[in-house]
Amino acid sequence: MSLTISIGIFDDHPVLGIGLRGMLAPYSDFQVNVLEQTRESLLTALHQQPVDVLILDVVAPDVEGLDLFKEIRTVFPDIAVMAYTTLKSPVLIENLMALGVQGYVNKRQPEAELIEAVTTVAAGKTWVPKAYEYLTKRSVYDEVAPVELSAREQEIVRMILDGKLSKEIAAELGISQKTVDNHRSRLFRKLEVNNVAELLKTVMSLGYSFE
Amino acid sequence: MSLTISIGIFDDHPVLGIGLRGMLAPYSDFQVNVLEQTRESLLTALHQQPVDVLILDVVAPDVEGLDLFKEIRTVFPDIAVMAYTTLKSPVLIENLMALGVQGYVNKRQPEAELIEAVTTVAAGKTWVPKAYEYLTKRSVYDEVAPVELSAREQEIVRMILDGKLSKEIAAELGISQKTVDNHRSRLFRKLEVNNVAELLKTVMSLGYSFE
DNA sequence: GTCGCGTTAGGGGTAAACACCCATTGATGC
DNA sequence: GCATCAATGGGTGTTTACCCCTAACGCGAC
Repeated sequence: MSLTISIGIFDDHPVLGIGLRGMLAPYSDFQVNVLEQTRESLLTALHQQPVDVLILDVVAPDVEGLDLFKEIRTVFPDIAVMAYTTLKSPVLIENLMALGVQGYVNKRQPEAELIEAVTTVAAGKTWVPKAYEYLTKRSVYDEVAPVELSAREQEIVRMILDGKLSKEIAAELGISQKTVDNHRSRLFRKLEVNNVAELLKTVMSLGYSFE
Repeated sequence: MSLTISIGIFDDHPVLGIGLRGMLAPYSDFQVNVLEQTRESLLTALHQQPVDVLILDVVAPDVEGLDLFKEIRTVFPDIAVMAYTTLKSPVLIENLMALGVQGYVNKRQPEAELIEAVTTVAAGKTWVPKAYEYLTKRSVYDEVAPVELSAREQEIVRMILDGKLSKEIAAELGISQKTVDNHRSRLFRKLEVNNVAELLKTVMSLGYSFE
């Protein structure tokens, strides 16, 4: 393909956008047309200026989990999306794959890998680091349903990870402590964790951000 | 000062280094001479090529807490160090200040702020965002001793945050579970937290990284 | 309509976390 | 030589987390 490939970049860290543009600049095939830091501005920009490949930081302060990715998948089904994040949990990558992301690159990887990934994705193919390829091989009979959290569950998870006691959460939400405890148990079972520390790791790997 | 200012950059994400260099490039006063991704290579590079200002990501996989910063403070007392991180906890900034960092900038801030900060720090002054200036004002009679964790405590914190039970930690370290429980309690008191979730947030704000 | 599911709430249990007390050893420092 | 402190381990509690079960209600899907 000899046409210029239009690139969009979403990352809440400005320096990342500059770095990415700097990495892509030497390649005349690429043209960075969209570079946004918030969900709102990204969606607006994409409506005005279509792109072929979107490099997306799946974790940002104003985004719940992988919601932004799902939204883009729905609204702009033709954009190839590349997840670009500092996280590297297999569960996250598995979820991204199950949801239909075209590529995954870790921010810690060297420049060359990013270029290779963007090129591959722009050509209509899928790109994952060799180490994670096995995650794409499991299919059909193995059908991993991506884990989804309901609104209430998301709310409670955030409060748990905020260090709040079941008692406090119950008071804040105006429901019984027993209900909170039940949500808690169901969350633990659903996410296959046994304590708050594991919960945090798993939830982060589902694309939620915390500070 | 009309001389060229020599800049060093430490960040475990290559794209960050490129972004930073791109940000600083338009300013002829600055010259990026050192750009490293690991503790070892950074120390080696600094020995060969001195810099005036070091832009330091205080959180990296091969660094425990603020140890790298402390080391540089000791080995290269003349280098002005600017903390550049995605974290923004007051406790972290307080600790950095108490340890003698010259500047703090959050990665989410726009380009202009970084330039201003580097310029200020290079001129021998201290730079903190206005919102955090109050942290530098408290002194003398308020004497905040930076929280330090002993080697054993660091080890146990990591295992707790890894989701391990006291029982498991005891077995792994070959000590009594009671000892682990005591360490645990002392850690909680020392860091003024009440549960694992708060522990994680506080420990991260002390510059420890987790995945 | 009825099926599924999210949300609510209870009973009743065990295991773990967490708090506050104590004492002993060994290394390090003034 | 004495004070300090990290690391060890014990006693003895209370509180919270977490598990498994049942069940009711409302709501949207088919």
